[in-house]
Amino acid sequence: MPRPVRRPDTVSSRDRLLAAAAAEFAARGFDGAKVDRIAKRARLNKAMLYYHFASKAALYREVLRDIFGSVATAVGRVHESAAPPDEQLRQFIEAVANIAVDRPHFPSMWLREMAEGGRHLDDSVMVEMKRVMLTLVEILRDGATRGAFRAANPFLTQMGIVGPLLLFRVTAPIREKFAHLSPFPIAQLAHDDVVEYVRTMTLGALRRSR
Amino acid sequence: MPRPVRRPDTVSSRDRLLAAAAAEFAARGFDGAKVDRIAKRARLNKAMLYYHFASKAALYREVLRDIFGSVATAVGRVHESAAPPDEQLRQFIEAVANIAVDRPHFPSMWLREMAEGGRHLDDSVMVEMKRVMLTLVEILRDGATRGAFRAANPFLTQMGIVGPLLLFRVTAPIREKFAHLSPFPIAQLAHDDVVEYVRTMTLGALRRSR
DNA sequence: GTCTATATTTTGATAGAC
DNA sequence: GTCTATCAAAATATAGAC
Repeated sequence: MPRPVRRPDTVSSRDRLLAAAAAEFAARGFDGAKVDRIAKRARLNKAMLYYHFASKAALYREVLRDIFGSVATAVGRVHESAAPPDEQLRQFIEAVANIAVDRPHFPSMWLREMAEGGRHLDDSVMVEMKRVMLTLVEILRDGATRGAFRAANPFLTQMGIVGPLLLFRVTAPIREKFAHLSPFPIAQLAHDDVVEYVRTMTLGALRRSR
Repeated sequence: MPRPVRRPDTVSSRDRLLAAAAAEFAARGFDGAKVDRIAKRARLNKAMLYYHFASKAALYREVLRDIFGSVATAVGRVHESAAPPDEQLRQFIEAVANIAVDRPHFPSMWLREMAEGGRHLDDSVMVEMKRVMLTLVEILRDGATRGAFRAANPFLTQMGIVGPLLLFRVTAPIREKFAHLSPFPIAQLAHDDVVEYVRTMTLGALRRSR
């Protein structure tokens, strides 16, 4: 039973708050985000925010769980296919890259949360992160079993994938600053270039014979 | 003329503030950091902080410039050697990895600053970032000229190197949480493993024949 | 569900003595 | 250079009417 499609101005106030919060938290971080600004972005006021959510922290966790849930679901689908391991790994990388486009607040929020040492990660969010890691663990295990990959630490592989992908999304304004810097010899970067590069790096690092 | 070595309690109050600020900003970010807490960590009070620095923002920029300056100097030394390009790239990666150990607040601050879109990056900090990028640009250019590397976007290469390295340092507490998670099949990660992995990935991605 | 006050706390910054 | 005391401005959260 599909959820009814709504016009933007009929989106529930709760959903508007969630969307506004994601934008604000991504742009400013937890402490930098202000509840007044979130409410304003949602065309509401503080009181409504506290009507729907217990606190700023609770709202933040809700946003995190939502975003990580999407990631977990997207990469989870990859492992359901019967494709060979190296193809599944390609799709895993693409899934992460695509989510970063579909949910533009995800890269910043994830990077910030890492820098915070996971201070706001409660159990419900950890469950989603665990789903992502387990998918990768299984892809790597299948690959190693079938002789396609050498044994590799999944965290290392994960950091090698998400590190560059997230940094790419998030550094756009900084790369702009460089572009304006007198003659700085660096071409533009496109989404596909980055995905291709991460693929090459990751599969290269997992190659058996070297 | 070397700077005299001082006992910890004779370090100037200004230096104590800088050190305390780095720790606080790394742990909490710009907005999460509190000037009272910085002063306390430095065994001083707010008034002294404002005696030495014009504002919280000015102090933050000072810390950033200091840290990025160290990075720029460290990687700059790499390109002064007459080593072949692939060896220089190895050393570039090691230099970044070592700085992340020597200056433990650097990974978190850099990642946060990226997530902020470089909102606090003034010219003096950009100069240091530019020095780092230019070093990499030259190593890659030499490598391409001599036929050791294929042509590559330096930003992409940079993100492929610093992404995993910074994430590794910063995710230690989160990886701990996973370790405690019932039976999660992931071995410990050591500094050298990560450096080795990043080396393999990066050199693999730049290999000419494939 | 939605809003306008308002209470309360925190926090960046300063005055002014020593 | 160092401190205590204090100001003034946010900012989180709530009361209570509609």
